[in-house]
Amino acid sequence: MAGTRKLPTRDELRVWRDFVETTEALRGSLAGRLQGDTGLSTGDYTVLLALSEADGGRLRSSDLAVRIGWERSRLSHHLGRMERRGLIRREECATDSRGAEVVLTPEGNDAFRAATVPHLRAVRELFVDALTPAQLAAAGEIAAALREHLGRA
Amino acid sequence: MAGTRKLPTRDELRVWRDFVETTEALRGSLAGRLQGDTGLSTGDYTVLLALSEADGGRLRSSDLAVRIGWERSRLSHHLGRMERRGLIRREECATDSRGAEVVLTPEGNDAFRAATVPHLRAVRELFVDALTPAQLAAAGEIAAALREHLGRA
DNA sequence: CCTCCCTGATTGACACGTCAACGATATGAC
DNA sequence: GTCATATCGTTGACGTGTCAATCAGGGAGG
Repeated sequence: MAGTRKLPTRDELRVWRDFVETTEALRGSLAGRLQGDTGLSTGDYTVLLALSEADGGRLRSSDLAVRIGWERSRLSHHLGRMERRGLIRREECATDSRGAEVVLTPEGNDAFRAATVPHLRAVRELFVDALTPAQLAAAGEIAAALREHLGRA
Repeated sequence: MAGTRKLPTRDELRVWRDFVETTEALRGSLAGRLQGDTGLSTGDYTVLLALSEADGGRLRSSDLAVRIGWERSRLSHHLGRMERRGLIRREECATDSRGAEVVLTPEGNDAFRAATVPHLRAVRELFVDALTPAQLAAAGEIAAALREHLGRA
């Protein structure tokens, strides 16, 4: 074998392309539904979900970034857009003057609560209902395997 | 049952989140490698691949858009960026004065040829090698099921 | 106290994607 | 030939994501 790392076969490549294109289309479809039903982007939803689960609907910006797995600059940009729309507010942090606290506004809370059922329904319709129970389980295992492999690289 | 469309269970939702987050991370990882190894984005690669497979390395803009499944405006913006970098050229179309032909430049061809092996290797390492043969097959079936379901909705 | 360094968060520049509007040309009905 | 309509491609506005730079405030060691 002379130490070669082989390239993917034609079939493997086809699976890869199908997989990527389909997951992208799925994500787009979900995002479009969420946007259409509720006026929120998936990013908005992610942020609002984390805030609504937090004590007092408020979190340190950094903690929020960790919880949702975003880079800080991404979060900062996104919070700027959400603040302009009144979904969240930023306050100074009492215990660390560098810090900022992100606070869920009543409007943000309303928007989130109005969005959750339609969003979950869409997840069911577009993802869960598309797969057999065995396929759903396999999807979970595939995700785990990919993630574990990614973690090593 | 009273006609209710149930929401996803906790387990189904967990699979969904794992699946989305992992595929997103995978896509990001691949894109980062391609960018680092070759200076191309995945969009660049897609366009260059289609052009390099076309007769004479040239395609009508609309045909190119259809082949790679992009909206025309997306393609137009992307071609503008690629043209600035000398990867492609736009020429007027002889048979239809509205049209434009996209032409692969020598630089674009070189960039693509230099990119293909590293990119395929990355696909193998990050995707194919992460999965057992059974999981790979399941991934293909899952993609097919999702796509077919999406097509109906 | 005063460096030096680390961390929290923001900013600016830029790539990328979508949507809606637009200008120009083709095309078919008449 | 003329006009309505459809198609081709571009553009502008804006949301989104990454990277590198920046600024301000902690905190440990002298």
